[in-house]
Amino acid sequence: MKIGDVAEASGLTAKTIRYYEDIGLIRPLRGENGYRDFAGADVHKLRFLARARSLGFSINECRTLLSLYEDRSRASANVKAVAEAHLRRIDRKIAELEGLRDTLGSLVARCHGDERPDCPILDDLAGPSPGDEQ
Amino acid sequence: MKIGDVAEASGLTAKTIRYYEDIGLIRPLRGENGYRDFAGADVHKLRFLARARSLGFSINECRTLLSLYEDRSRASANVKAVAEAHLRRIDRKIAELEGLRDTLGSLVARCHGDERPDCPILDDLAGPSPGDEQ
DNA sequence: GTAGGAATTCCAGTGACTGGAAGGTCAAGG
DNA sequence: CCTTGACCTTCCAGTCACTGGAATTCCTAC
Repeated sequence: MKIGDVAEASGLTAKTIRYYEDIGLIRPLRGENGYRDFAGADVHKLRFLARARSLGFSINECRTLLSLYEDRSRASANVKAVAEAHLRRIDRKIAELEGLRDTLGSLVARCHGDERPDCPILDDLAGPSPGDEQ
Repeated sequence: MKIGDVAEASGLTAKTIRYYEDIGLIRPLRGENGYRDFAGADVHKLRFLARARSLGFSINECRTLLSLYEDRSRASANVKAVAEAHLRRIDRKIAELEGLRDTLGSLVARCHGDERPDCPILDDLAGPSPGDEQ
């Protein structure tokens, strides 16, 4: 199977697949002509990677997950630990973004948004006015 | 004022401040010895930038916001438009992360996480089993 | 033989810094 | 006067996960 077909089958681009080979996530064979020749297992791995990436796992986490996947005797606890760490990261990121949304939302709400220069958003960014005490 | 003091005063690192000069966000003067010599206005700008960055605005948005801030006759509508675009981006990102959290959360919940190899998380990543129809 | 499409490699760029090396400047202490 | 140490300078490389593009080769069809 050539890289174009594999791209089609996995939902990744040919560029990305070459990159994954570069960093050692896959090791496709090579044909006489130098073209990569992907086996079914390679395609399966790439689909695995595509799914894991779409869930937000980093490349290194993907590497770990792949090796756990290929270790028939792994403990599910190891997998769960990776997923839970990622889940906590997602939760922290959501909390952070919600904080930003609240702050920014209230500034936007207070900005009349017309042709006048007066603007609470810029006032906030600029910090306390030079004349303000404390 | 030297870069170390400005770093202290703005909450940015010296590295970051040099970088901001590199990309043209600030233009501090130079002393005889080649050291940067920051004026009060530079410090004010850097605090503005630190605040805007902490609200998640990109460097380019910060550039726009700074120029609006320095344009005494700007319309607040322009500022509001930048902030609203950012707010929408934050909302989209939150929605995306919530989707990930839901998917990943349910996988984690279904994984018993013990010493056995059976794992719904890896099963999901691996996609439909080869034997499954449809 | 020629056109095209698809494959190959390699280099550079993205965003916003961060780390580190190699060297210059300055104030205090011996 | 010399050293020490803290601070400053520049420049280059690395981060993460690709993405774009150039130059070249390969295969297939007409």
